[in-house]
Amino acid sequence: MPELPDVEVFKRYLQSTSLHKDIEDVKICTKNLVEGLSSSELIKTLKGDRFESAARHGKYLLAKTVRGKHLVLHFGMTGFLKYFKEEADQPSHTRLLIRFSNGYHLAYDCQRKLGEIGLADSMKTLVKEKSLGPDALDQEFDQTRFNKIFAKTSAAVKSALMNRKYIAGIGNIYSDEILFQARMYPGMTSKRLDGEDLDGVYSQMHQVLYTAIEAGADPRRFPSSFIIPHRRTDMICPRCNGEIRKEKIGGRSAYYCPRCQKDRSPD
DNA sequence: ACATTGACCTGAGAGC
DNA sequence: TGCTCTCAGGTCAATG
Repeated sequence: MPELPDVEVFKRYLQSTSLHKDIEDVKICTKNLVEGLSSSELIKTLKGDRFESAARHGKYLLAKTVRGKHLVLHFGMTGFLKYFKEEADQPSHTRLLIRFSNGYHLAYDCQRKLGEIGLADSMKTLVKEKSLGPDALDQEFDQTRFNKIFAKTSAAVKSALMNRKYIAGIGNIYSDEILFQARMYPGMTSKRLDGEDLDGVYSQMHQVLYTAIEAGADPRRFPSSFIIPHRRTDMICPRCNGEIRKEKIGGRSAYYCPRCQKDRSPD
């Protein structure tokens, strides 16, 4: 689930539900997801404070408190947030539970425990500490900077898009969608792409991510031109009706249309 | 130095 | 039904 569009949706969710409320209690249900400090330190830090704003970089979500601390949340492969009142509505793999003074709770659920909970001094610190590249939708991440990344790596274009040291926020699903929309074979060697190729991938990166955010990162609301909903269903290309192919590229399953996304690599 | 692989977790779904 | 196997939208340490 959680790639850039999903985390952006979580951020907005947190902003609309959990800001400016006293944090009465904090429970860490799974200790080994907490990184860089002890559970008790984290609890002590948050208790009695309140969130005043939220920010995102790549797949990381930060919630800033009035006292100037930043709760860091990473969602791994299965994480999500839920704001609720009744006990019965608590999600089944809650790893962190925050109770507010209005009686409502914010749960961080992460079934597969591949997520992370922590604290940071600022977004800048976090980005440095995790060696993250620019957020895919950062205004200052322009075409020139984008092109430089691809010019100097011999990795497949899909792997380069997904490498968080190069660009933060793009994972397996959205890299496939971006390359489908750009009509580019995911296994193309990055440094072999010409200017026109890179223009296409760069603009589709924005197009796809913004479109997904607008749809609430819910594949059921994606435009019919998107390939994502087809990978789990009919495996039919929404553009040419040809068959979608699945192939391991850079260790991950890539779904693409061999007719619309031709491999131009020399064999 | 850089790219690729395996390991980390847990659960759903396929195949027998 | 129940077992085993494979795979999943992420990341990092180990490996070549």
